[in-house]
Amino acid sequence: MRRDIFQAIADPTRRAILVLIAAQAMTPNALAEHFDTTRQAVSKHLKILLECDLIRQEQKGREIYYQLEIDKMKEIDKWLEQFRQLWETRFSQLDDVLSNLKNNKS
Amino acid sequence: MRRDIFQAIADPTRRAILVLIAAQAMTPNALAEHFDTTRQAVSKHLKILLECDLIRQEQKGREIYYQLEIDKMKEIDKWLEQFRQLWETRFSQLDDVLSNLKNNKS
DNA sequence: TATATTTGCAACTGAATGATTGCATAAATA
DNA sequence: TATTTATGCAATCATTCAGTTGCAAATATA
Repeated sequence: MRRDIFQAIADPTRRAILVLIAAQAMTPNALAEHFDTTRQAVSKHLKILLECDLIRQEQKGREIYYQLEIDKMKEIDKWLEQFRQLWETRFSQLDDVLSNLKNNKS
Repeated sequence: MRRDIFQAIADPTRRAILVLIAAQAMTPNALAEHFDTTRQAVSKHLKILLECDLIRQEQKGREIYYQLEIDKMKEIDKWLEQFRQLWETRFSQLDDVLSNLKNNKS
């Protein structure tokens, strides 16, 4: 069972979930209302997102709020980094770009 | 048959192919040498990458060189944009970000 | 011209994926 | 306490996916 962030964001419903909870932590039921599938289907998506640490849960009574694990999203950005250099250095500001990358590296 | 960039980069072999040809245009045979699978498997990955415009081909005699379509890679970056705001605005611009996300709900 | 090389396409296979239905558990509420 | 609500887990199913093998077409080379 492959379970990494790239496989996680391959599904459009999971991408939509990430966008929704980026704005506000939500329960599975609340999320399910935004989609045309069953609550269980949404729960399975949440489980996948949990397993690759893209979200975390917080129990509040019998409700469970899911919220974005923003640091994990950065890993996608990190992978894109190598390509971003390609399209940014088209405009002959190579030195500036490189030094920016170095300074923002944390 | 879903065929979008997110599904395309979900496969680790395809991600490796993208990294390889980002450095230099390559033929299917040359690419296959870098992996532990058959040439046909690599060709199928190339076909998928082609279909979502992440790469393009250039015929040279009987050889076909595949190269990165860097503009298409930007679309991933574009999707990340909404989240990048979250991790870049460290100081008290949270309200702006949240309202932006809500308004861009599509 | 005959042969080797490079490639794409088709058929097949086992595994993974997304979704559904049914059920169990725990917490809130009447 | 009895019922409703929120959730997770298991079993099942149809579809998709990644990989393989075999073959055909086109180009290069002997």
